[in-house]
Amino acid sequence: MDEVHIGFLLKGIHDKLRARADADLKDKGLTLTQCRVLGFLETNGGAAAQKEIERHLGVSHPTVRGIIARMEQGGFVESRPDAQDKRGRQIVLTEKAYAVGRQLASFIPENEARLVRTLSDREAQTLRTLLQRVYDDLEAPAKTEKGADA
Amino acid sequence: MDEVHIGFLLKGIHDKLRARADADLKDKGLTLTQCRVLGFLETNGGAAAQKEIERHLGVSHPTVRGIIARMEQGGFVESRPDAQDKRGRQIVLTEKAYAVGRQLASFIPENEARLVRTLSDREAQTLRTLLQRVYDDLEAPAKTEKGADA
DNA sequence: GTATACTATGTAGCGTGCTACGTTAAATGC
DNA sequence: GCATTTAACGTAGCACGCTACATAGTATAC
Repeated sequence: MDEVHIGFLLKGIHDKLRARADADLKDKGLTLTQCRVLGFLETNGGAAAQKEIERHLGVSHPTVRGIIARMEQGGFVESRPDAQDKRGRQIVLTEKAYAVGRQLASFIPENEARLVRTLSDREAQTLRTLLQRVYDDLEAPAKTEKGADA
Repeated sequence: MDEVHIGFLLKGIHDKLRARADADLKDKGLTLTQCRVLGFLETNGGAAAQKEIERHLGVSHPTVRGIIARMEQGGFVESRPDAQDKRGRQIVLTEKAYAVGRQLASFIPENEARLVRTLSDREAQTLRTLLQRVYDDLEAPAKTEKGADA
């Protein structure tokens, strides 16, 4: 009868996914979010401005600030003021982070595969496409239901 | 080229959905999660054990404890020990909660509709079905990739 | 060059998740 | 009946989201 809300499913999946990933990463001293930051920095040449991390994760700057502070405490990154733009702050990977990163290269893909293990390749692709459309719509909050803008 | 991870999309959608809903509910003094609890209690005859709320939300008991404590502070629920089972605690809706509940009856469905507004009915149904399968698989962590159990 | 606006970061305070550990009451074994 | 196990709840402490507000540096207007 009454269908489960998509929003509720989304939340449930995300909660469990994160809890499981965080548990898997615990012995490395990292969390799933921190792992994403580490991966981003690696593909970005080992350093990035705090602002770039903020854009990549799609979260607010105080959230990034907290994540970086904890990663710094864990010895995974160092942060130093940007010489060019004194407002900015460069976040740089440490050697320790590179070492752990090598062990973690397959972690995100494996997690992803495990998430959709009950779906066929075709179904997983469909799911990705539908989610992408929902996401893109949320990203562009300018136009409301009524269509046009000012 | 490289495809966006489903887990990442899920997180992004959930974050934005919650932030938007919480902002919409702010003037009522409620959050999305609290609104879900309110709705659950309404359909449950106005009261439930803390444990039942925990099962409904699919979160840990300390999390429920915090949510109920804040709802109690807001005057939406009262909690009293269960006469039958003295371990238990009954959470009961207040008159204020019923009044707000009447104004909020359409909130969750509207939010749900807004979430999938770019999808056709058929696509939304497909999305729901796929998410449900992923969710159900996560709910049953007994069997690993290798299939059988002991 | 100075006033204004914008941009990047910092801090405070809160809501909602979690695990780990403790307490009390009920159920179960014997 | 009494010991053990299980179940429900409580507290502490942490991670990560957010908004609101503050600060400092850059860019723009004039």
